[in-house]
Formats: sequence, C-alpha cells, structure tokens
Amino acid sequence: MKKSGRIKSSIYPRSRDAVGKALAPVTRPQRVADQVYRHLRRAIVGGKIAPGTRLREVEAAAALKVSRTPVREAISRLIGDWLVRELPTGGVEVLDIGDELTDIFHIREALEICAVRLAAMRITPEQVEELEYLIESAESSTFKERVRLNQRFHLAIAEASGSARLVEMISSFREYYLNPRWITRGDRKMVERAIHGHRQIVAALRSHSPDRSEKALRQHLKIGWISMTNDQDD
Amino acid sequence: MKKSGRIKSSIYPRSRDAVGKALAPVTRPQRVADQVYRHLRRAIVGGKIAPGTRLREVEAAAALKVSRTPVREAISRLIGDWLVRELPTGGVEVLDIGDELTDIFHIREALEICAVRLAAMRITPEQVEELEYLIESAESSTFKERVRLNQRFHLAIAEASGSARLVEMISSFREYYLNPRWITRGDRKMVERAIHGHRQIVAALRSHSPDRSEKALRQHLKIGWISMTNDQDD
DNA sequence: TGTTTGTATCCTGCATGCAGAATGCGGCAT
DNA sequence: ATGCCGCATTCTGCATGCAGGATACAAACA
Repeated sequence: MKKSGRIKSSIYPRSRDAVGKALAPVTRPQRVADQVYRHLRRAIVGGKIAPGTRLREVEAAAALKVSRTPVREAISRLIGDWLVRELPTGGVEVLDIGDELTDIFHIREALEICAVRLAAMRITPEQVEELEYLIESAESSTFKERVRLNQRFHLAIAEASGSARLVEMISSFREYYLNPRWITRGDRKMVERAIHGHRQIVAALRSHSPDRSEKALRQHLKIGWISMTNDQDD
Repeated sequence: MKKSGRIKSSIYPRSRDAVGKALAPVTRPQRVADQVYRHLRRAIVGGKIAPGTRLREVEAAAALKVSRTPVREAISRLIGDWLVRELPTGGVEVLDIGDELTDIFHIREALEICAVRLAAMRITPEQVEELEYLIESAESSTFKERVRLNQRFHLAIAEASGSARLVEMISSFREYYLNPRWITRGDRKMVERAIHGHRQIVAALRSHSPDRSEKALRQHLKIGWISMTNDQDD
C-alpha cells in the first residue's frame, strides 16, 4: 500500500505538512523550578511569609515536596527581584516591601507612563477594542471583580506598548499592591473617578498622542496613590 | 597570671567589648554563583556571546572551572533579567538586546527620570558636592575616562534617589549601552552639550525641584538618544 | 545566677549522580 | 544520490552527597 491513489476529493488536507497544520504543540509541563519560584514569590508579596524571616531551602523544599535544587534556583531569581536578601552568613531572608512602598509606587508609575507612551504610538484598533471591552465589563461588576479587571486593563496597556519586558516589569510591580494589606475598598466616588480615568486614557490612546495619554494615566494613578496613602483599613 | 594588676595608665582599652570595637567584619569571599552570574552577564551584554547562542551549562561550567550548580543559579537570574530565554525543548539561548534597544532606551529614560525626581526631593548637600566633583573631573579627561565618569554621574543621581532597587535597575539598563557596538564617539559639540546638561541637572537638583530636574535630565538624555540613533561607527 | 566555652546539630554552597529527552549521525531503503 | 529511520551521544532537570561554617544548647565555671 504505497500511495493508494491520490483522491483529490478527500475531505482531508493532503499538503506537505498537513499534520503540522492540524496539530498544536503539546503543552510541556513547566519546570519545577519555575513553579517553586512562583509559589515563593506569591507567598512573599502576599505577605504569607513575614518580612525578616529566614527562607530556609530545606524547609521550602520539604513543604513543596521537591528537592533543594529547584528551590535554590527559585531563590536566585528572588534575589534578582529584590524580594529576598542574601545574608552575610549565608542563606537569605525575605525583605519588607512595605519599607519601599513609596519608591515602588514611583517606579511603577514611571514604568506605566513609559508603557502608555509607547502604546500611544503603537496600539492597534483591536487592542483599543480590548481596552473598551474591559471598561464595559467593569461597569457592572462586584468590587473584587473590578479589581481584577482594573489589573487586566493596565496590563493590556502594557501589552500594547509592544515590550514583553515592560509587561513583565509592570505586572511584577503591580503585584506588590495586590497584597490585601494595602488594598483599600475606596468609596463609590473613587471608583467612578477611576472608571472615568480609564475612559480618558483610552480616548488619548486612540488619538495616538503620547502626551495626552501620559497625562490621563498620571491623573488616574494619582487616585490610587491618594487612596493608598490614606490607608483606610476595611 | 590572672589580672596582673589593673594598670589604669595602659594605652589599651579595657571596656567590655574592646575587641568588638577594634575589629571590623572580615570580608567574606563572594559566592561562586554570584561570580558566575556577573561573568555571564558581562559576556552577554558585552556581546561576547552572540545572540541566539544556546548557553550550555556544561560549557560555561567547564570554562569557569566550576560545577554546574552555580551555573544553573546564575542562569536562573539571567532569565529574570531577560538576558536569556528558556527554550521549549529545555536549556536557554541568549536574547538579542539589539531587538529591544528602543524599548530599553525608553524604559531606562523612565527610570532615570523617576530617580532624578526622587533625588530632587531627597538629595543631601554632600551628594550635590559629589555630583559637582564628577563634573569637574570630567572636564579634563580622556574620552574613555569621560564615559566612565558619565556613568558614575548618572548612578550617583540614582543613589541620591535613596532607592537601592532603583540604582540596581538603572545600572543594569545602562550597562546595555556600554556595549561597544552602540557606543559612538560623538563630536566635540556633543560632549560639550553633555557637560552643560550635567550642570543644569545639578542646578535643578540643588533647588530641589523635581520638575526642573526632570526637564534637565530629559534634555540631557535626548543627546545620547540622537547620537545612538545616528549610529555612526568609529 | 550569669557568663562562657565546648560540642552537637543544622544549614548552606557546591559537586556529582542519574533518568529522560533532544540532538546528531550513520546506515538503509528507495 | 536522496530521504528516512534507528541508534548513540549529549544535555538538561532534578536529586543527593559531602565538607565547612553557623547556630543552638548545655555543661562548667565564676
């Protein structure tokens, strides 16, 4: 049974890489080291591990049921993220993000402004639509859902900047503020202003004006800043 | 020979922790993993390793005369720095910074502006002096020396921001531009403008005005940007 | 009782072992 | 000669071994 006739009328594609087109790459199991990294990262920014705590690799390895090697790799990355600090006597301790909250806010602001300016120059109509969709979805949502959508909105802008690196950086910095310790409920007026801010940003982006976009974003971020510095627990 | 008499006139201190006060902490040898990280990082940003090259841990380990473990840790950090990329089939390859040069420039600019604004609010008289000293030193220096002093000048501003994190970020991003591939000699007029720019920045910082400082820095960075986009090899 | 010194345990940092997957090459069939 | 397949080698990813230094505890001394 060599080529059993070339039946042109077949419903199946017969091109050179018919298989290649029909199949998507299998999802490869992600490395243990990466999972450990994410776990630890979440635990730290989420405040599950108290600042000043010594992060023991044996302990983490045991808790996560892995060997020390992937834990060490994860810790290396955490050092790069300034989430932990190498102790002079060896080992690492988790740093207190709270100490840097002001600095981090300014850095985040700078990065987001950078992103929105690039986005203004590069954004596509589809990306504008995505942003509008996110705004609309937020209108009729619970507070919690709204926080998530707000996050997605800002990350979508970062993506529109076209720099994967920037997306990564911004999303890392934003994560710091998802810690319940610093989330404030905010009153209705604040939420309204935030939504209005989102609209203004999209309008500016649509007009492809970096300056207008920056201004709109600045205005918008200021709200978050105010609510953060007020620091009203809920 | 217990206390052989308490000779008050001794020139030696006899307080409780006389030893503690006399001694400074010994300098601990830095971890091999950190050294490997620095080596690899330099090699990559310096262009010693061509973009797209697969970074083999065995190879690096052999070249640096260490085992694979510290190399793996170093590579983990490089992943975080976006200097290498994990291949879907395992291992990593070095990324091409050149592809991102524009984005990186904007990010760096954003970070430096952030730093100069914070610095304007927080800089001390001593730090102002340091900056002035660096400017003066640059006046009578060779080109190469001047590049180094320029680097130090900008890092000194970052330090004046008071955020160690920001210092780290900025210095990483600046390193990308030290690659000879992108350094342009620049004509005399450009150098003069750069020095003038430095003076203006310091003046603005001294007045503790974030806005003026930002403006001065923006103006200054633009020069570098122009010379970079002109891309004249020397 | 408070301090100090000796000692046992723990932990880190690096090296190496090992299984499984990817890569490259030679032989084979067409 | 060309294309394909199977096999050997290489490399990664994780686990573990091991030595040296840090930490903690307890006995001994003042």
